[in-house]
Amino acid sequence: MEANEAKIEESVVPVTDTIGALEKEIADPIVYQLVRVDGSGRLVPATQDEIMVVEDFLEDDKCEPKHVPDTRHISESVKTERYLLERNPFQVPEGKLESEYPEVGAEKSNVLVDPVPDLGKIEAPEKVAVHGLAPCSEVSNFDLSVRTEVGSNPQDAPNEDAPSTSAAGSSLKPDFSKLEGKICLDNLTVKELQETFKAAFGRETSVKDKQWLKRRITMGLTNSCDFSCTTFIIRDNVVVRKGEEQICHRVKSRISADSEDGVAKPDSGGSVGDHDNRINDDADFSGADVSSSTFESCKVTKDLYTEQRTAKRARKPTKRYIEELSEIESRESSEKLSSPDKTSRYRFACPETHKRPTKNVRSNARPLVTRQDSLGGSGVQIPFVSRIRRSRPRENFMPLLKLQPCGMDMSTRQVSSAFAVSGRQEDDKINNDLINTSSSPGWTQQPLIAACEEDKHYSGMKIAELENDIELNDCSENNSDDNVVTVPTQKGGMRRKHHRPWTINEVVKLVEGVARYGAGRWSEIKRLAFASCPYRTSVDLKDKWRNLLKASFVQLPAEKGILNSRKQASVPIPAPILSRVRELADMQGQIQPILSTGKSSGHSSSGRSVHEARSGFL
DNA sequence: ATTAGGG
DNA sequence: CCCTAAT
Repeated sequence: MEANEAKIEESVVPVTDTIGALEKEIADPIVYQLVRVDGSGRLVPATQDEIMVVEDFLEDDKCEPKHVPDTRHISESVKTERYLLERNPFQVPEGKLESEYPEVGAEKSNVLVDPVPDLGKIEAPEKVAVHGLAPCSEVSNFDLSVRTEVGSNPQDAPNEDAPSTSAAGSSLKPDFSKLEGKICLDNLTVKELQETFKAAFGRETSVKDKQWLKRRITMGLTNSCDFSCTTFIIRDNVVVRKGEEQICHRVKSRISADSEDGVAKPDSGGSVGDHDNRINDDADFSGADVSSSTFESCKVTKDLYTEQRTAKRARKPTKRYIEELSEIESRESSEKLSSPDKTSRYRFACPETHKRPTKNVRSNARPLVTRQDSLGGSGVQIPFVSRIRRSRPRENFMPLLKLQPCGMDMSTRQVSSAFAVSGRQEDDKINNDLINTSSSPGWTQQPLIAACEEDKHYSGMKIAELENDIELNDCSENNSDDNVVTVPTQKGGMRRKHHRPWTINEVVKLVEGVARYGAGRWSEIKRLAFASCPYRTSVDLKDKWRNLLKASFVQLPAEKGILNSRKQASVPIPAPILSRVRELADMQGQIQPILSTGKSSGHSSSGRSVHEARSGFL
């Protein structure tokens, strides 16, 4: 990969024949060097993130590092540029070129000097384009300047490797002394790769994935100025001395040259000097002869490209994969290296998540602790990543427990326990409200009422204020980890990452909302009662209501046998609530629109009447 | 944009 | 929950 190394050297050393250089470029393995051009035209090493982006972008265009035509891309704003290039191989280049180069003082832009290692894929045209864009001589020239800049720039270091961020500064210093002689990454065992990794990055890694390691190493070294200072370069996944590399190049050049039948080098003989000049002239970006050489280059590339294609392409690990591994890695290293604080923190975090299984189990049978194994494939557990966080334990749990002792039936008990886990005061308010209102109609909730009686005052006062501010209530769930819940979907809008179990609290709010605004006014309810719950769309409310309704009708009959509810495997919605739901269902059809009618219509009205009335209303 | 309903 | 059709 490290074609660049060779390049640098070249600049110092006599670059004897330009053609050779040119060839070399074509034959060289490719290396990504992502840099950004700042306002003053200076080249700033790209951040790991930027690199990632690019990688991602190029992901599909990669093939094996080996046998990759040494093309060097200089493109800015890779995404668009590249796209353009693919579309318009022969045009985009020139125009863009000028405006983009630093000297021109282009605005901040990303420049990708990129002899791509695993590029050379199906996009032959692209390469072609690239060549057109930057005539080899110029390219290499540019490349050199970049190199130099970067190399001397201290900022280059950080750019080296992302996961290393957490590594202790001390051990960060790479130790290339361990990279003696030539190393073929392909032949190394995982362990050896890890060693190499350590040597290269100065930190340990536990990653077992060869691909990843190799990639990381090559990538890292490529971008490492430390390494740049060594006499090694990376080529085809093999770390070799620069000298050897040169030889390689020469050979390859020759070969390719021959195979090209001279087509590859238009100016082969005469323009040698020309090339040299250009190489030494940073400012020479005139697209003058670009076009001419472009075509030839293209041909070469194309052919080479075709050859390479035969090799099977290795799938690059996805960005996410890398990130995750990195994450794990950094955690590991931080655990080792960092102060005990962190460790202890984790220790606390863990138990906490387990402490509240109740909450998770409640309404939906679904365990929802899933986060724990979100790393899935890798088989690694990431229990304490921020994502898991849940609402804090309820402080006022005791007062609620008071309900338990009062000979409640199971259903009631569930209600209270549900309260307990729902966490937060408003829950109480709401729940109590529910209980009161629902009990008032005089349904089958005697036990509950009784149980709550002594608590009435406690809840009662709140009810008053609550009556008017259902909408003001926050969902107890609307805590921070909600952010993570919604995830962008490639094909469509946002998708919820995990099911968000409805808390009784929410259910209550929904029920109350329906009671107030009527079933069907989902957007209203959403706006007023669930304003604080960004998740829970009106559709969600609707769906939930649908479910509740269904559940209520199913469960109500069974409600006689209170113990029944207990038998339910997932006993989500407390019977009282369901009662209320059904009650509302009835009301929806009749009294809901106009309160006055309330009295006449008994709860006797059956589902059918409900539907009728409802349809009439809606 | 909101709703209703099916998947 | 997601998606779609109908309003």
